Amino acid sequence: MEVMNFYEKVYEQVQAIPRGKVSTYGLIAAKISTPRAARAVGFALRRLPEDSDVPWWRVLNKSGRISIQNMTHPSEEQAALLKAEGIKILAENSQFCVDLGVYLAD
DNA sequence: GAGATGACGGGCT
DNA sequence: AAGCCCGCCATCT
Repeated sequence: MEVMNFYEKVYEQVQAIPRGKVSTYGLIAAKISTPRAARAVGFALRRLPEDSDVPWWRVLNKSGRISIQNMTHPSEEQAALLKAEGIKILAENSQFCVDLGVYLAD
């Protein structure tokens, strides 16, 4: 097997999240054998090119909330994308939130 | 090569 | 129990 760099591993795992489900930065990190690299996972996703086919919107933080504060991809956009997949978006004191107990992928 | 950064998370208060 | 603090890791400057 060809050696994959960190970004590639992250992207591969995110691609594996089925439609209508979500995952977390920490879980993605754990799946690529670097359980403490959750922060780096976020960095990798931030560096995603616009035209990428990686479903970045399915990745949330450990609390099921949207961590993004990006200008090009505001949290409203991410919430809309999740909603479009049938995921119920809860409003937790003016913050978008997803019930991980229901939507978290394995 | 050293110091800074960030779409995180766990532990302690 | 909601937040603050600090350690982690790959990258960036």
